[in-house]
Amino acid sequence: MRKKKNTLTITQVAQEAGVSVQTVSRVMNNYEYVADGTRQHVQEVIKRLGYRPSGIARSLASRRSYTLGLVTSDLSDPFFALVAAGAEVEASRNNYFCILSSTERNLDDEARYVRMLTERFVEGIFLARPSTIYDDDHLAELIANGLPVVTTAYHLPASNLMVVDVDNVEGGYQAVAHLTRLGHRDIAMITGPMAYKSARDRLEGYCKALAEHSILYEEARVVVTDGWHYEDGYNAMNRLLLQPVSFTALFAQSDEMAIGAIRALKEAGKHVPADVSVIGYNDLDVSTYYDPPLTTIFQPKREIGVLGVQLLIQAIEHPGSVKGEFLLKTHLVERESCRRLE
Amino acid sequence: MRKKKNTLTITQVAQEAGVSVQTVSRVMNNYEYVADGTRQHVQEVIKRLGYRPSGIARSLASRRSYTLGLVTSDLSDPFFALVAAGAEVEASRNNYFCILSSTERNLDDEARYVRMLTERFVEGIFLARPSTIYDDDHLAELIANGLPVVTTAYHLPASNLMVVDVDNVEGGYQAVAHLTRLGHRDIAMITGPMAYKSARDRLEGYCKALAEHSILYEEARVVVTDGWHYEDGYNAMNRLLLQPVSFTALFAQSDEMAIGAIRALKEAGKHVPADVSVIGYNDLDVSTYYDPPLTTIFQPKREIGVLGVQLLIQAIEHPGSVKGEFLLKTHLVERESCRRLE
DNA sequence: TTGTACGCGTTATCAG
DNA sequence: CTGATAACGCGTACAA
Repeated sequence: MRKKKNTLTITQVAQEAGVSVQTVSRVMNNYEYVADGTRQHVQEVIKRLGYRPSGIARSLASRRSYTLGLVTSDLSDPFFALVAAGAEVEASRNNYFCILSSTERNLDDEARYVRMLTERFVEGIFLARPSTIYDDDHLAELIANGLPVVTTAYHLPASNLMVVDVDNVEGGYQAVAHLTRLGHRDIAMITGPMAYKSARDRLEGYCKALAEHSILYEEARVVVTDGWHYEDGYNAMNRLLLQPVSFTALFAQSDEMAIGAIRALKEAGKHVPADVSVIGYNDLDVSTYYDPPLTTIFQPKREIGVLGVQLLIQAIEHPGSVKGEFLLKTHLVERESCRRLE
Repeated sequence: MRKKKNTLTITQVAQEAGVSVQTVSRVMNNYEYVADGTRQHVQEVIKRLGYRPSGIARSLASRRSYTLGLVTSDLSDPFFALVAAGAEVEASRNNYFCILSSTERNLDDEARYVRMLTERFVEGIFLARPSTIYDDDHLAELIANGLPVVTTAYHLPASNLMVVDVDNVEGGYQAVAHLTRLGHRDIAMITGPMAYKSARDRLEGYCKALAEHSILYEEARVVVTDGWHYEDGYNAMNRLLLQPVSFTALFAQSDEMAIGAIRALKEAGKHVPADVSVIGYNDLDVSTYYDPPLTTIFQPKREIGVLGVQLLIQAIEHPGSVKGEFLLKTHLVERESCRRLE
């Protein structure tokens, strides 16, 4: 469909104001070297006519789009929703736009999206999604292409690839160290799928904390799930209860899984924290109001989005000035789901 | 910063292929009237050179951007996060892009965003946010301007303004009717702020259900909150417990508030549903795993996003072909937080 | 079926 | 300080 559009162009403003288009352009862009009188007059005409420049024409001429691609795996995951929220706010604060692309369905889509985004106007891409094993040819292609890319949970040496994430090794360590501090030694764990870097990192933190206290790693105490959700934690706990091992504490790698696990424990007649102490990971809103209020590891979610966009913009406006990996710190949030072992 | 960019233009492809730019353009856009041989040859050259057209130049020439503005109040609200997710997926399915704008901080921002969006490339705007009382001059301006607009929870007669939302009157009715069906007559309610249309609509549904059973509306049984969150429900329940009224059931206008209220009830030594039956609204993921599992009213969240974008695209591609209000239906999800009154 | 020439609305260049 | 004029990269009548 052919849009008639508000065909009010810079040329008409120039005519109406009796100046050249260039002068109008200069006024629009707050250039120096334009007489105060001229400026005011032009501004007045712009206002009177209600002139709005075309961002597209502007982009074409200036070769700048001020647009970022925000590729997120799934907004239904509160973690990524908050990362996205942080990213958008920071972008907007810097007068950038965010084009949203969720790759919910399958990761092959990501390649398609990224291609469409670059065909379009994007000056940089923020990949906010968990890292699993997947085809990253398109990522390599982008990077080779020189487009600044910020990603969570990934590794690939390249000058214009930046990683921003949570320090999950440290986070896992904090969780388990808290448990050991409370006197626990038989500590079970429900992990996310091993395809996820975050799951492997938290596992590493778990092992590190155990090692520090000379606690043997007991495979039967660790259950790997297919996902990170309530039902995964619920099912995992039911499996765990079948194992011929005892445990006085549980580290669930997500608050969702912690809650699912607690539900399974309750159904099995076990009390939290009386019989089993449970610590989660992420710090959801609901965790404060769960029964019992969930002790957990807080992750700075919005901050990831904010920092990611800051890095991206920095890389766009000053190529080569930033690179590397940026890990944000987690911290313990004590509530009532863990107790000291007498 | 001046980007060198992949200055691989259609002209170069044309030269390389020994044809005119127009032929390349025709091939790119799958036009008819191109000899098969020519088409294949051009396609081969395009592939070999790795040519990607510039979306910006394309937009400028064709006056189409295939971009939608997605204005959402706050991605940290799971409701709107899911609406946004649905919207994005549907947009992408139709080869449209979504520019994300969250107006988290204050509603004045919305005007600014909307202005920036239109200055830019947006062909339509989807306002996915609760309706409160706010300055809607910019909305009226947009509509007057002829830009298709879809919004949730709002009313304004205009040919190119479409509303897509949940039928909250019916939803509120379903919740309370369920309670009366179980024999309850003393039904308390915790509502969201009255500035929200959704809160007022659910209140209307509440009143309707009461009226049907000749139950008197008792003001002391209704608590209005400042928000929709866990703590609001928690505080509201504590206030309610101070009132000189009894109640055997509670309708909380959001699952978050229901959960907060249950927590307050527990702290007050009351059991759910033994002492008080509680029904929520929305059906969060966590509600299934709460203790007790929460009976609630399900809202089709993603569907709102999907439908909103469908309407928007329809309005863009066939102006005037759609208009009006589209209300999606809620339904009851029975779990364990309500019991039959003996 | 293919090519030419112009337009889209703005910024950049370079004189003046 | 200001103004022509040339890009920017592609779509589109119109002509061939």
